[in-house]
Amino acid sequence: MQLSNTSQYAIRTLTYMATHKEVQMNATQLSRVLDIPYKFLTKIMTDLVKVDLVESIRGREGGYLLKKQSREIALRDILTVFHDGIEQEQCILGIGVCSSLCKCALHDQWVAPKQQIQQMFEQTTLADIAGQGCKI
Amino acid sequence: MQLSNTSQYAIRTLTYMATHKEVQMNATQLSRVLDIPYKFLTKIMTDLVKVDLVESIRGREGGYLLKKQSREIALRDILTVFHDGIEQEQCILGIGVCSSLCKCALHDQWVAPKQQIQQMFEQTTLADIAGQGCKI
DNA sequence: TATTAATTCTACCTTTCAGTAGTAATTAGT
DNA sequence: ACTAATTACTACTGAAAGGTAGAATTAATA
Repeated sequence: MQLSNTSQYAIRTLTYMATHKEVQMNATQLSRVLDIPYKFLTKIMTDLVKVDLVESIRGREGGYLLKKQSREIALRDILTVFHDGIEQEQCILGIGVCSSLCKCALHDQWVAPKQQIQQMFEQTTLADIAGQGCKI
Repeated sequence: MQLSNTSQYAIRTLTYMATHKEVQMNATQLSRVLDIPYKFLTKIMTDLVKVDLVESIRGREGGYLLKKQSREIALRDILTVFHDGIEQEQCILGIGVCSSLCKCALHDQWVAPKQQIQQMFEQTTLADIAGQGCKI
């Protein structure tokens, strides 16, 4: 019941980039500052480039840039790239899908917490969390 | 961001047993009714026996029984057996632990949803969900 | 006591996630 | 044109989760 390593790395990286919008970062710098394995980071960044959340500049003096305003990027946008987060109809007990017609035993208790998590991931943008906290 | 298969199976099995307290079930029956691989189910049940949530009766005419009243078994009790659920201080971004002294960028947004999930898993017992829903 | 139906134990296989290695492609600067 | 610095691609390795196989153990019943 937690985010995958990949999602955590992605959120941390984009958040860090959002707090330093002006400067263009490259993979080596990000890897060092955030203590994320270099090769793993570049793999993740490539995925983020493909879905147009990040722009990559190849070659010498290259690096990465956010492709949208940080307030335009919600955490949910990042999580869906890696099939993480919580899907609307996904049953918490893993029995197919839960709808109002047919639900699992735990469905009613799960509705409220699920809603709150989903809302949090949808409403929270990089702008909201950039620069917050004392850990990177 | 979801429960492990093991946790899901465990909750479903114990919930089913709670709704049929009178009768003693064996692994073959549970496996068929709940559509859980037999060998996997028995492995899970053995773990639940070890932590005293379930009583096993070995040999012919054997099977499994809940060892406590269903209202005495919270979902949290089951999840902790398989190291699932949400730990109190575990950082959602995976950067060590989050405390009031030093927290991650997402900490503040995460507090409320986390609290609600934890409460749900602590307060919901097998008695609450036994017989609910239309899926087993 | 022998049989049979059940749980338990040990070991293995398979799939997915996490992480690594090497090379190709791209581009700025000289 | 060449070099150095950078991202992208392909393929591999290691660890954990999910799942399977077979034999050992237990106990009721005939």
